[in-house]
Amino acid sequence: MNHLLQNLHIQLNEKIYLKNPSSSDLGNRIVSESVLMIDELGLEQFNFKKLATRLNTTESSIYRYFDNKHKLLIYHVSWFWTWMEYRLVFSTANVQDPYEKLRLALENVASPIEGFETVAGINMHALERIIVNESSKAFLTKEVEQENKDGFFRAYKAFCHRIEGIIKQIDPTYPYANALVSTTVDGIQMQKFYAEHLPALTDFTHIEEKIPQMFYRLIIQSLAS
Amino acid sequence: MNHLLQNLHIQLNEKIYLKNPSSSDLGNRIVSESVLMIDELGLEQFNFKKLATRLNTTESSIYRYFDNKHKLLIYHVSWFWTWMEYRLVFSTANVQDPYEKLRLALENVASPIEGFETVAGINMHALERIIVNESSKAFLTKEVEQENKDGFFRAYKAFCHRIEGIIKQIDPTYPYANALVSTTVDGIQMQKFYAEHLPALTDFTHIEEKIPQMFYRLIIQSLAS
DNA sequence: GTGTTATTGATAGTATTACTATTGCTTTTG
DNA sequence: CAAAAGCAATAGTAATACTATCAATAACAC
Repeated sequence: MNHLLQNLHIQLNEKIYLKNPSSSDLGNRIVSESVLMIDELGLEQFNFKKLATRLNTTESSIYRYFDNKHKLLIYHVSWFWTWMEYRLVFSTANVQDPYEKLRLALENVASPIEGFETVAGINMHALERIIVNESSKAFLTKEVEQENKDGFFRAYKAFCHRIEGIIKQIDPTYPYANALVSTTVDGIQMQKFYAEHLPALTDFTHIEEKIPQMFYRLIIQSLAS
Repeated sequence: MNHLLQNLHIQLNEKIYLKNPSSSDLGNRIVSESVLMIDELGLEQFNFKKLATRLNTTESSIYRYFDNKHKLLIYHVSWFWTWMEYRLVFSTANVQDPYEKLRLALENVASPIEGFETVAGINMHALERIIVNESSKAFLTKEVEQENKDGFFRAYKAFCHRIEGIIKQIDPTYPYANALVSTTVDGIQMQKFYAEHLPALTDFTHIEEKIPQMFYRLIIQSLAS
């Protein structure tokens, strides 16, 4: 099954890029190398000039693929959640019990890499850190509503919608399923960040299995059992 | 009591600024006007040149108070949570029941303005939106650990610590009190953002009273009652 | 094997941003 | 009245975030 997912080709909303990066060698290198650089430098210090130098190409060549680094971030975030949705669907396909499905889903959110170090040339550890550290900057902007209309956040919403489906299986009457899911998925990322950098705001010391456990209990105790 | 809080002078960590903005007229105008401008333009489009123009002053005059706009954001965020902590302490001072304390605390987080349109010249509605839209950018940086050592996030941690105290009153054995509090406080902000801009990720349509209710139930159902 | 197209490289240039430095005027304070 | 603090004015730099044009090459079609 790992093998199946490894070869999966992820197709994203075409408005995110100017030219599909998966259509050429340089495009693929832009995507995989920028993941490493954004992880290393942080989004603020990362720019297309530095990326061009590292790829032995020019700024203008990169601008042919992406309008700016914000769009490139949207690309990475969308790619990640699309991938996570595939992974979730595969790993829960044969699971009937919705409680077990939920448990698996939260484990996937907390530890998205397990068994997939690199996928399509992308370093998944670096990408995971980008999701934790940078992904909220993708939508915390003044352009969020226009970009939402353009479908830039479809992947994340689709992923959350899957988990909402599981929750509805457990308790179809719970009135705040969407809010509960987004709080949980965002919250797990945040706890990972705090565990690493601001320990006073969490009780976890590593990205350990206890994070999804805490959220699992939080959820099922809120649902009618 | 409102009157008391209105005249409160909030003293922040001195490392945040180069020169205390509350010590001069220009300093106060920098703080109050930048709240409006960051709210209007968003942090990305905001800069010291635009602020200088609006204040009929020069960029260099503003640079005497703050190193850069990131520090100014940290100032606003710290000021906000310091203010929120005072407000919390005052509004729960005479409340004995920890459940009622928690309920009040979450209401304050969800609706921080109620009765305080402007405090010390600051438009609290604009500042609240800054907290929702921009505050996570204050710590999602590569410098987070150094800035944490410098005490830049003390105000937020102190606020969370107060709520943690309430939770410990209700259930001293709950092992994830810190994580539960940060998840809740962050989560309430996020639900406000989603309600406004990404409705698919929430169930709330306005910043209504149901947001703190949802989190209140989430918490008490997780604690041993 | 010639013509066409896609892809990239090379070069150059602009507007804006994020600062820093210095000087001198004005207001406050001791 | 002198000293200090506060602010304005001016000038400048390095980096950023792009845009435009044209040449070179490789791939592919006929």
